[in-house]
Amino acid sequence: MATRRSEMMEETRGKLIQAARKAFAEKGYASASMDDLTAAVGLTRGALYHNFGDKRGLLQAVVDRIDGEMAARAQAIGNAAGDEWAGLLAEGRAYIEMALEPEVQRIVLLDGPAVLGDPSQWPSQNSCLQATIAKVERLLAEGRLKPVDPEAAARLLNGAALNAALWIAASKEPEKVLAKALEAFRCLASGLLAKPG
Amino acid sequence: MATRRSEMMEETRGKLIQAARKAFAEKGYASASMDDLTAAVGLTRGALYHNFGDKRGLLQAVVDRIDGEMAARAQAIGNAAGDEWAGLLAEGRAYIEMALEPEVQRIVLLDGPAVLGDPSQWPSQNSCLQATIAKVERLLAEGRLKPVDPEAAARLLNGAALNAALWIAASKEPEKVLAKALEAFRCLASGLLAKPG
DNA sequence: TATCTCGCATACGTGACGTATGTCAATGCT
DNA sequence: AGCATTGACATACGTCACGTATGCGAGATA
Repeated sequence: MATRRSEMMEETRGKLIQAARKAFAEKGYASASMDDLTAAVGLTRGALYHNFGDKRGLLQAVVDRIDGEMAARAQAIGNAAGDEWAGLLAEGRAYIEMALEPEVQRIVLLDGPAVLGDPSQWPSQNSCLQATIAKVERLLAEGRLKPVDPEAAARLLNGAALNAALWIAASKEPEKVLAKALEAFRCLASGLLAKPG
Repeated sequence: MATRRSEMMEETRGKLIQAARKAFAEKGYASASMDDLTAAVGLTRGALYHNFGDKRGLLQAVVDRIDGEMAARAQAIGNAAGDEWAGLLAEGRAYIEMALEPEVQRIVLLDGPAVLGDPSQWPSQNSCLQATIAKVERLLAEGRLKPVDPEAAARLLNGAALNAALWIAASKEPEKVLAKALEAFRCLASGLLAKPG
């Protein structure tokens, strides 16, 4: 009872996305076998091609889900800080820390762009970027920043944070490197301030 | 005459690298067929696997070559500017502009990291990064920067520039966006200065 | 109850990678 | 000079994964 077909469908999609998330993170997109992946949740490739069209479609779905989760976390952290400027820095830190998770790195930062193309064109609209842009615009309205294009500033900040994350992830002393990176990030970001803080 | 075997070898390697450069740039790493690629220069896969081991080896060789060219250009531009700080900014601009070339974008920035792993671990040592680090260290020695870790600063600067390039490349008005990005880049970079310029 | 729909399994074709084997020219030794 | 050896490259094959076409069974519909 109550197991309607659409609910079955949703459950199947969920199971496939979850399995793909694991497989893509562990083996990488190219080396992940669709046969293994689907068998891991008791299905076959038929279900996959029925629900997602092709392998890329599945990756897109996985990326959308992860991106959504990241946006939620970033927004929560940004809103937690009372001060807007502190919020921006906290968001940068959060972004760096999220990008430290192997799953995020492999799927969203490496295979995602290579397979799906430029992240800023994704349906999920690079939610983190949107959040950062919003924060920069609010700071601009308060007159606390030099006159600068909000999108440009947000993109460069995110880019800096991203590279910091990749650096930290590859390093042997993540904590030390994290400290250095955060310090440098604060320095760079302070270049945006109208009056140096 | 004088066609010694080592010279033949070098010529073969060169032809393969050149063909791969074209194929990888146009079709992407995954979709580039080794059969087509080698046939385009009158060879077969045999030559390829003999010279480069596997498909990844060929990509590595291509990346190394492009990376080397980029480093040479960046160094030339950096040295051309008399002032160190101006040199750093010029280098950032050069990096952004180089990353605008589709070949660089596709091969070095997208497929490269996805297939070969973290760029900073590449044999070519991410030559651009090394150049930037050197410049930052010189500026530090001159006391013109806040005390900051040179590698951290260089990595974040490069990351910002990289994201700027990807943004510009995906945009419909590259010139306008380039201007915005460069302005934002100057702002961010000025955050490193000991006394705001 | 008969039929229709639809979610999914199964079987097949295609294309690409990597390897094992063969061939031919250039070099070294006697 | 004549023969053996090395090494660069071609060729043929095995394997594997993707995507498609077809088939089946359960629930919806009348």
